[in-house]
Amino acid sequence: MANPLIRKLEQFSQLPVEDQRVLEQATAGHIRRFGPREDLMSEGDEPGEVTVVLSGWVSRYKQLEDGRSAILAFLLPGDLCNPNISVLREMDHSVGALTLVTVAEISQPLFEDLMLNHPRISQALWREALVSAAIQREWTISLSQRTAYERLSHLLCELFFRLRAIGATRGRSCDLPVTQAKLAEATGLTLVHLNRTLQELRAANLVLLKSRILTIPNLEALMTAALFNPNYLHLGCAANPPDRTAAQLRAPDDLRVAGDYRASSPPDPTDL
Amino acid sequence: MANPLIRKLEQFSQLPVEDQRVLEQATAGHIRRFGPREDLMSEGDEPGEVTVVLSGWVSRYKQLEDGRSAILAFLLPGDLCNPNISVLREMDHSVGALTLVTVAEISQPLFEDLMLNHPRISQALWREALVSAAIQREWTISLSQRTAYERLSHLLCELFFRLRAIGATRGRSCDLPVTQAKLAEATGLTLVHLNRTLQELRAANLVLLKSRILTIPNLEALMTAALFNPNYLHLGCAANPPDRTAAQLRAPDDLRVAGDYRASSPPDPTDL
DNA sequence: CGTCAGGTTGATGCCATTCAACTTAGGTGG
DNA sequence: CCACCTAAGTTGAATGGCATCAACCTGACG
Repeated sequence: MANPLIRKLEQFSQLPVEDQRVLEQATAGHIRRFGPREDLMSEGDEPGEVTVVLSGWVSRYKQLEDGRSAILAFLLPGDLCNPNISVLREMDHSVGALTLVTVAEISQPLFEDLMLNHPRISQALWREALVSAAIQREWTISLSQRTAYERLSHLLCELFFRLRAIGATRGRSCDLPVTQAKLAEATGLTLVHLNRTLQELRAANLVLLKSRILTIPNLEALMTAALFNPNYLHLGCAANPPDRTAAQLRAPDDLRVAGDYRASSPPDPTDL
Repeated sequence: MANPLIRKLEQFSQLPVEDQRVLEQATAGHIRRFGPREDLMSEGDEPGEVTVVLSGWVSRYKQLEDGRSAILAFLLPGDLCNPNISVLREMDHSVGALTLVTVAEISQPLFEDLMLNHPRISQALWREALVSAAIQREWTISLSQRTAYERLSHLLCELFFRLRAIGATRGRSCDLPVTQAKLAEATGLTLVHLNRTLQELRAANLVLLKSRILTIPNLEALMTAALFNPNYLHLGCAANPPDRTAAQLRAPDDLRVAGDYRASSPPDPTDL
C-alpha cells in the first residue's frame, strides 16, 4: 500500500519522484503506536515533531475548564496532526487516538527542510492546511445552521468522501470505528439525541450502521438530506489515482459520486 | 500608521527590513474599496489575487442552498481573505464587506514570490494561517458547547483581543461596526435571541454597546463568563510593539489584560 | 413628516437536553 | 457453563433553551 502521506499530498497533483522519495524517508523514521484513549499530544504542549497519521482514527478535541468538551475534527490516515506547529508557541488543543493508531513523527529540522527546499511539497502542505480549514468551516456552519438530522448526515457524508479519497471504502460501505458518544461530541449533540437521530436516518433508509461498519445505500439521497456539497473538500477530479489500478473492482471514484447505478445490488459491507 | 499587513505578520516576531520593504511594495499596488454589502469574492470564484484587509471589517460567510447562511469569521485590518488560494481550484465560501473597506490585492506571481523567496514572510503567513484555523476551531467549540450567553461573551472577548493586538482599541472600548443581525449570524443565534442575550450581558454590567461602540467595563469578568482563554489567539508576549511608542497614553497592552485598575474612571470611548 | 433600518418586546411552540432506567453484547473468572 | 461485569446502545418522560411569529419602538434621513 502506498504511503498515506504521499497519497494524501498527491490528491491534487502528482509529486516529483524525488519529492516522493524524500517523503518516504521522512515518514520512515520515527514510528509510534497509540492505544484507543491515549493522547498523542495535549493542549499546552510545546512544538515538537510533526505527526502524520499512518493508520487508525484520531480526534482533534478541546476541553473547556468546566469539563465540557468537543471533538473538532477527525483525522484519518494521511492527515497531519500539527502541521508546522513550530511557528506557534504551544498547542491550543489536544489530539487523541480513537482506535489503535500508527503515526510517523517528522522532526522539526526535517520538516523545515521539506518546507524550504521542496516547493512542491510545501505547496501540497499548504493545500492540505487550506482543506483542513475548509472542513473546519463546514463544521462551523453545520453547528450553526443545520439541524441534528442534517448535521449527522453531513458528517457521515464527509467521512465517507474523505475515506473514499484515500481508498478506505468498500463499495457503499466503510469502517466507522467510533462510538455514538464520539459522534455526539463531534456533532454537538447529546448522546441520547444522537442515538435518536441516527435511528431516524436508519428509518429513512439513508444509513446502515452496525458493528462499526457504515453503509450508505443511496449516497445521493444522504447528500440531499445533509445539504452536502463536496466542493469544500477540494478533492479534485484526479482524486486518488495511486491505487486506482489495484481497485478495478470499484467504479471510478468520480463517477460513483453521482450515480447509484449499483442500487440494484444489495448492501454488501464485505465486497472487495 | 504602520502597514496593517506588516503589523499583523510581525505580531510574533520582527521581520527583516528587507522583507518589510517587499511587503510594503506588495500592498501598495492594487488598492480597492468596497461598500457595506458588497462581496469581495464569492463561492465558486477561481483563484485570483490574494486580498489583504487594510481598513474596515469583512466577513467570511457561507450560504446553504436553501438560503440559510452563517458568518464563519470576522476579518480585521491586516487579515488575509484568501491566503494562498491559488493552490485550490475555487473558493468554497464567500467574503463580504461589513463596512466601508479598503483592501490591497497581491497578484498570484507576486504572492508566490513572497512564499518562495522570503522564508520569514512565508513563516509569518503560516503562523497567520494556523491562528486563523485556531480561531475557527474556537468558534466550533463555542457553537458546540457554549450557551448563547457564553458564546456572545466569547465572541466579544475575541474581537476585543484581536482589535487590541492591532492597536484598534481605546482603553476599554473599541468600535464594533456591525449590526446585531450580523452578530446573530456569527453566533448561530436568531436575531431575537441575540438581542435578549445582549441585554443579559448589559444587565450583568459586562458590556456596554451603543452606537457601534463596545465598552467592556471589566474584561476579566467577561472572560470568566465566556470561559475565554486567549491562548488560542497566539498573540505572544510581544504583541503589538510597532505602535507602542505612539500610545503612551494607554497602559501596556499586556498589563491591561489582567488588571482593571482603571475601573474607577468612567467608560471613555473617546480617550486617546 | 413619512420611511426605513436597526433595535426591542411578548407569546407560543418545538427541538434538543436532562435524568433515569433498561437492554444487549463481549469478556472474564469461578 | 453460568455469573458477573462493563461498555455501548436504546427507550421514556419531563424540562428548558432557543426559535418563531408578530408587533412595536426609535432615530436618522431626505
